[in-house]
Amino acid sequence: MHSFTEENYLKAIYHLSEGNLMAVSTNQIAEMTNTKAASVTDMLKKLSEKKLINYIKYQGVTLSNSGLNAAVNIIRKHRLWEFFLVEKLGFKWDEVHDIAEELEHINSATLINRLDDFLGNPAVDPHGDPIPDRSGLIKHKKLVKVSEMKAGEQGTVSGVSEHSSVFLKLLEKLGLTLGSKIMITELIEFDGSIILTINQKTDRTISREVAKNILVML
Amino acid sequence: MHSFTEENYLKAIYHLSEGNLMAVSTNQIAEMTNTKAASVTDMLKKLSEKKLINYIKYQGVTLSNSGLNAAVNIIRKHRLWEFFLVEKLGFKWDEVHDIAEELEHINSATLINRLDDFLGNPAVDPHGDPIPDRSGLIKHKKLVKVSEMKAGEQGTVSGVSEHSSVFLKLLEKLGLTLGSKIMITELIEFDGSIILTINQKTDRTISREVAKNILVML
DNA sequence: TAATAATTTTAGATTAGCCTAAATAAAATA
DNA sequence: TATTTTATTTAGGCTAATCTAAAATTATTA
Repeated sequence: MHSFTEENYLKAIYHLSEGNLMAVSTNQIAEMTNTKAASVTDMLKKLSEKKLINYIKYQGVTLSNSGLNAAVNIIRKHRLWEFFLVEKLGFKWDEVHDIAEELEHINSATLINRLDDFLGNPAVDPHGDPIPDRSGLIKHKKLVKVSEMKAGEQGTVSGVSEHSSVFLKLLEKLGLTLGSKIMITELIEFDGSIILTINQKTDRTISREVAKNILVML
Repeated sequence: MHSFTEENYLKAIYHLSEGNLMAVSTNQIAEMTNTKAASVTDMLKKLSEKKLINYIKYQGVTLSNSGLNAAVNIIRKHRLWEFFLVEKLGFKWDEVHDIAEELEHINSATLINRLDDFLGNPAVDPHGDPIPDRSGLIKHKKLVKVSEMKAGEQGTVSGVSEHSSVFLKLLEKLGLTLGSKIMITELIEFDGSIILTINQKTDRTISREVAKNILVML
């Protein structure tokens, strides 16, 4: 198997290339893994030799098939553990990330598949992110940023693109959790902030910055 | 916190000194941790500097208070995870050791205390070993080896002192699991093997070697 | 108790993952 | 396009945990 550290690099590359599909740069990886560019170069050489990535000097990096496979598997584990922590152990959605970051490296296919069954094969984790199934398949839902919605539009909060505790706690305070039905009441031209109605009851104003990180199913 | 490796050394010292209360030797630790004596010496110096052990060159080693504390905590985690794997995920008692060996190093007091509550604060793990409570207290039951019982004596199988999969699978096959009521039917003088009656139904013969590793509550 | 055997420690190397500083390549801009 | 800036890589080192081989200590036994 791959080392703890190798797994973290693969995960970082996966997250950075999601959406873009572009090659990921050394500096991006360094930032995400809290290391220096020189250390990243070292590791890229190693991952490249193991055929987990496609790496050309100075040209950035993409995951190979086996690298992608490994990355998705780690993400599957991370999200299943997060689900477990919230649903079974009563953690809040802003408390689980760091613990799942450790649990995701536990190495046993049997364990994770049994956990999956025990949890009822959930489709999404507590932040609305899809959980890859045991074959590595991810069911991406088409989600829209609140910041891209028009006045009058409605939708259901189904995900977030920022996972920090500060942000999640804010949403909690605003009453914006997964499943909340929202309607765009007004778009403030001045600073791009948005007034929305939650569950046809409460009115709240959120900044454009916050709106960008809330994902909605229309 | 302590490194993964430091934790494994502390655990090894704990297990080796349990019962004996004697100082543990470098070679014993090397054997238990699958390393060489020279590596152990290096680590003992390190643990000693951290005041986790009492170490005098050539004289063996004992755990200090803080070392004992750390060791018991790891054992608490190991046993709670084993309980989880068997009771919630349907693993068999001979399958859980290696996975728990990884899970025991996950670092979160909140996690382990919530897991404890989720599991109903179990007193013993799937092998009958006592689970330390959150303050580190261990309720040792007075258990007797089957090899020390006399003909006619009865008891309940309550633990094992050998945790290998081979051994546990054998017990399974013999119908000797935790909670089985046994009675010593006959002691065979020739080789020390023992004939016993399980749950007042089945008669089985076990070798002295097996009998030594089954623990019974009288 | 002196010699031998066994155990433990020291000395010196190795590997993974990280670092800083310097060199090189690519991108941006004048 | 030449120059400057930025990004990336190389070179050389560091630390934790391991190893082998040799030296030192303790234990055993003749």
